[in-house]
Amino acid sequence: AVMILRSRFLDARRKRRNFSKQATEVLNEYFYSHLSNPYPSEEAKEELARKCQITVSQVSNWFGNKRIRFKKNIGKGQEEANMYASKYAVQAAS
Amino acid sequence: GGMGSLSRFEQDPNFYGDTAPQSGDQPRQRKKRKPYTRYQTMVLESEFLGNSYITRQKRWEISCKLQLTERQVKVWFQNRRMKKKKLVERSKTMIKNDGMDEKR
DNA sequence: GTCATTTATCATGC
DNA sequence: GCATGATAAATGAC
Repeated sequence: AVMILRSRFLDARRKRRNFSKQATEVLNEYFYSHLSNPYPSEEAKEELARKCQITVSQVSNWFGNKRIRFKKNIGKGQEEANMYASKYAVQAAS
Repeated sequence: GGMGSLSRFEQDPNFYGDTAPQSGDQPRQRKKRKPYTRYQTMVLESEFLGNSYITRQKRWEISCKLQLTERQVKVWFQNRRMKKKKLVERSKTMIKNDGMDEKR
């Protein structure tokens, strides 16, 4: 019983709030401009966290969710990709 | 960067799942994640309370009692230690910021 | 062993 | 009613 109560307090799912519009914009900008390798380094995560006013863990969560949910959508309503792709040049050099 | 190979991200989305009705093989690899029951979690948490690291002996006992593999029990303790570390860091931040997380 | 991650699931926002 | 953020199992790099 105590265990359950404690976990209720420590479970951040119960007080989650959506990120600000501009924070999401910053994260999407990074994601789609690094679409070939959307794995920000620890330093990059820290900078993103600072820009978005969120924690590094939240940045990691966002990219984890974004990667898996982007893959699941390939071919569907992922025009978002094209939108950002045209907006932010990809650095695909080879 | 000279990455010749694709990153994990660009691999095929189909690893498992619905099985091609292929005759024969094979490495039906990976997964799938299934949440543990409250009883299983309770027993594991109880053991973790006493010791964050489990011995081979107790690992065998618990895996039998809970119908889990020893590997699952081992991984559970690994993940639980990571969770504990995260909670500690969260507590530090909350103290530093004087608990400013309640929404009003 | 730690630890970043993938995946499914949970709990909430709207 | 799904979108979204966080957590719970499971894997793999090191």
